[in-house]
Amino acid sequence: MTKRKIEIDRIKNDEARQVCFSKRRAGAFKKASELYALCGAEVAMLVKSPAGNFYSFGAPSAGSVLTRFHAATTAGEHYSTLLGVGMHCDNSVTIALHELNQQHVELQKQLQAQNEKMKLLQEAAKMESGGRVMCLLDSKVGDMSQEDLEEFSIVLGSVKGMIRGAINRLYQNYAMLSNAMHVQHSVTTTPNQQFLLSGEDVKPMTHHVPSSSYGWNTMIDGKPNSCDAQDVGIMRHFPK
Amino acid sequence: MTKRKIEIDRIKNDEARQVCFSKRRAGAFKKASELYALCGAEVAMLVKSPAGNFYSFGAPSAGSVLTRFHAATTAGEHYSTLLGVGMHCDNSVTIALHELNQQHVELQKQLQAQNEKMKLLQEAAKMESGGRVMCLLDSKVGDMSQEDLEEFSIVLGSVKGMIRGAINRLYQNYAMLSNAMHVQHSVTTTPNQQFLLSGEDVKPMTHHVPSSSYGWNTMIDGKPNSCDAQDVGIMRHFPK
DNA sequence: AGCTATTAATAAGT
DNA sequence: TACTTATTAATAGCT
Repeated sequence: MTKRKIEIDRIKNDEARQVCFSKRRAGAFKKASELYALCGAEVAMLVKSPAGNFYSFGAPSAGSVLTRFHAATTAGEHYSTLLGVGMHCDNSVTIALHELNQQHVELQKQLQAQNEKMKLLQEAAKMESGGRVMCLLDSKVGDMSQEDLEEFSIVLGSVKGMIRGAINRLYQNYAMLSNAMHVQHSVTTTPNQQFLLSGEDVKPMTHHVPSSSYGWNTMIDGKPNSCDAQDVGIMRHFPK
Repeated sequence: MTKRKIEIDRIKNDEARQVCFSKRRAGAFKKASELYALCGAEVAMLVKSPAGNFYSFGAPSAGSVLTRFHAATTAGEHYSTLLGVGMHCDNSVTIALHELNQQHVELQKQLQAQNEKMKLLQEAAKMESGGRVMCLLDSKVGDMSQEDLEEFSIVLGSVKGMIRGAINRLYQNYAMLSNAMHVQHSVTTTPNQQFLLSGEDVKPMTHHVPSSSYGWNTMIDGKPNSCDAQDVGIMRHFPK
């Protein structure tokens, strides 16, 4: 549709196809967002790239909550999540369900495992003077602001800073989730792999998301590229 | 986008908005189909009109997607009963969603439980840091699972690494639970009726859009009605 | 990632 | 709801 008219048929050149995909995915999501903005229609769109990556757009969606949640999920250097909007079902949705389902099964397994580890950690933290314990920290975690914690952990680069910041952030995000639970609806599905952090770092969960024109947030290669005060939709990417 | 430039903002006039919706829905579906045709991306798009009607588009056709879905869902015992229906996608997906929902309800409960534990952990951390130190665990080897033992053995001698691992797992847990929660919520917020469409209630879209010109398939009474060689997509309308 | 020459989408009008 | 047309919007091919 441009410098030359093209046939709507599979683009054979790999690179060209990838480029086209990126452009058109953005265009399609924009169209979807406009459908919502102009007509008030709820829209959910799921796209799985030829490479296997998952993208989605949804409107309306959990604006502020998702923005925060978005920040949280990107902490693992990957973005996740998917659209809002009441879902209905058609064959096409099975694409999404397929992904959802796979994760779900996996989630259950991991949840169980996590429960055990969580318990371990909890107990360990409590019995501070146990056996070969390690003691760190000497100030009050509770009195520090989020910013302070982050800066502190960065500057210190020590275990104690890291632990302090990480725990605090975890706690804060759990708190946010609690709030979120009572408000917004959105579907999220994430390949488990993306949460498998390197093991080296606990990354900060705060990210600010700028705004501008369409009313959705987008993630492009890890960078938030978001829009509009209406904070209406979400566009996401699910890397493998 | 045309005779006059328009602001992307809600169209106030009811009739104009409806007209716009019809045109743009068709346009958006076409974009979606092209994304599939050109790039081979799988696409699912759901639209709920301001009037409450449901429309959907999906590519590739139900067959292949359903097949994959079936394979995936029947893998786990939880889903063994999901797609017994086979042919009837809507039903299958309905059932699947119901299952997913049930499980996510459960996951949500567990998330809350985890949240409580998290708070405990946080409290413990606060108290200790306030007192002087925050102490972290060390291994009560006897109490550890095989998995933990293996991991701990790797980082043996590096308490720092061990803690990082623990915190990372906490984070992972948080992220996964977050996702689980969101999935659950979205599914729950969908009115049941929307899923419970019988085959006869499903009207083909052929009257509205000449699928042959776009290369998608329409579904008529559950059967694919392919309009071109590509066997590309499905576009549907779900009247109230 | 940007930049145009073109084609495609579509707001109004009928 | 359908067709026409004047414009704007999207984007294919290049860099």
